[in-house]
Amino acid sequence: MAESKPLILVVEDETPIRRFLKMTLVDHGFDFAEAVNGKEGLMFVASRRPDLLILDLGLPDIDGLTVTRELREWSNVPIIILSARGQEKDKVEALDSGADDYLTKPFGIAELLARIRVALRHGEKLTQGIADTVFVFGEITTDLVKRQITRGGEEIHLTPIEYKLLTILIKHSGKVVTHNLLLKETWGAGYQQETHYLRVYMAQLRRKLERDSAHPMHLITEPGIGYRLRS
Amino acid sequence: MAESKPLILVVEDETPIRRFLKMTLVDHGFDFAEAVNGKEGLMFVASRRPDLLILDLGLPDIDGLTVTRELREWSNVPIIILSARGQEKDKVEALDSGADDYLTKPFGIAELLARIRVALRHGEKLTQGIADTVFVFGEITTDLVKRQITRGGEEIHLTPIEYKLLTILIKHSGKVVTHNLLLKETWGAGYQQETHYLRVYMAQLRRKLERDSAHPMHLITEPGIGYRLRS
DNA sequence: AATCTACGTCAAGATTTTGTCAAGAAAATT
DNA sequence: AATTTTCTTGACAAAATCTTGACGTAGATT
Repeated sequence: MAESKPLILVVEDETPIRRFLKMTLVDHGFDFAEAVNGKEGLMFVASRRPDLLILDLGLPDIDGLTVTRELREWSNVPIIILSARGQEKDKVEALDSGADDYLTKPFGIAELLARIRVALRHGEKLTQGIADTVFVFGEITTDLVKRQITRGGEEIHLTPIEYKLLTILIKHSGKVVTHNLLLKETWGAGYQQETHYLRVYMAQLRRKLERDSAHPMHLITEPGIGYRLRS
Repeated sequence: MAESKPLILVVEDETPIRRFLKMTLVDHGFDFAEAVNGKEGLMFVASRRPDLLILDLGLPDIDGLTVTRELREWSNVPIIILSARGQEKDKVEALDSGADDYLTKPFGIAELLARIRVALRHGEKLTQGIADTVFVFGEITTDLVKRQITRGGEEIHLTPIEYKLLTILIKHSGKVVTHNLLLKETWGAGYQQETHYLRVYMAQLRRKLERDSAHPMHLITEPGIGYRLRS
């Protein structure tokens, strides 16, 4: 990435716009890749790790906002949203979902390019997200893209909160994650005293993931501090 | 910054807008600071290191673009530009000068706040760096990020107080740390006579960390003064 | 040798923190 | 509207940690 041309992935279902973006981007010295729907986009990011994502909000399969949120669970790739809708609440929602910028159609090419440069500037300094979207510990395999957990081939169903907690622990794999952080990330600020929630959910995760939940090998308690994922 | 409120500096010469921003920002849980011209703004950033800069382009002394460029020579504090001019070339120029975002007046409060959150998100991730946090003495390895102690590869479990004491000793590695300081840092003021606590916990640390706890190689007693970590 | 002082050792409660279970409320799905 | 799933909450058990006191040790002082 440092020396070669930055790779930009455009996720856009309308062919004319995609063509136009391709022309413009290639013209200005970027490597171009395209996806016509959300699922394709997610998989592309997982496998090819582009330097920037240009994402249309109105996709045929998954909503652009959902794509953004799912991506943010394991990737820090800069995201610029393109949308026909210019309502303030649309922008706020997109930005709060994890997007880095939001442009309303029609937009100027020069501005788009400038905002791309800004986003790439950020991307350089950012730490990439999780190294691999498939994370393995013990007999457990987690696929962050498919959102699928398996244990010895058997699929394990996790509730949204269980899944969220697990992904946080994976993101900090090996490190101790404080009660505070887990609570804030999962329930939001204002729940930082509810450590009882953590006890209940860690118990459930252990029951689902650990061979012997009374003597966990991976979901480790650090009394007084938090929890830790050991692989 | 991690725990306290983010500090936002507003550089804006028009009093009504400044007042309005102050109200809005304080209302939404930010620390607010202000400067009425570019020179003041630059000096403030240099001395107080705000987490974010909101910068009006039309300043009485230095041009906002110039402020941005000068700032970028020694700081990467996120900058959001506010401007009455919405021409594309103005935006491009500002963004290419080093600004992170550009809003045209009049702007919506909700959008501004959302873009502030984006910028702060970037700022956070920039600083989280590579700090070498592994400290080694003898056969003991301490990783202060993972909060993990190993002895010859074996994981050693420390209780919160044990860990706290050890980190204090590491922070002052080689030097003598007084009873007083250890007690104050660990139990808080008001426990500075309870030196017995230290004896109990230093004994426990030695039992866990030293090869022969009766003849410690690293956790050294300085009679009458305190303790010292020798590596 | 006796005494004193500062520190080390050990272990028994007391206290705090964590784990477990289950029932009812809330939310999502059908 | 009914059903299923998920979340929240409380009571209680279990475990880990902290506090406390009794006693031991070593060296210095008399």
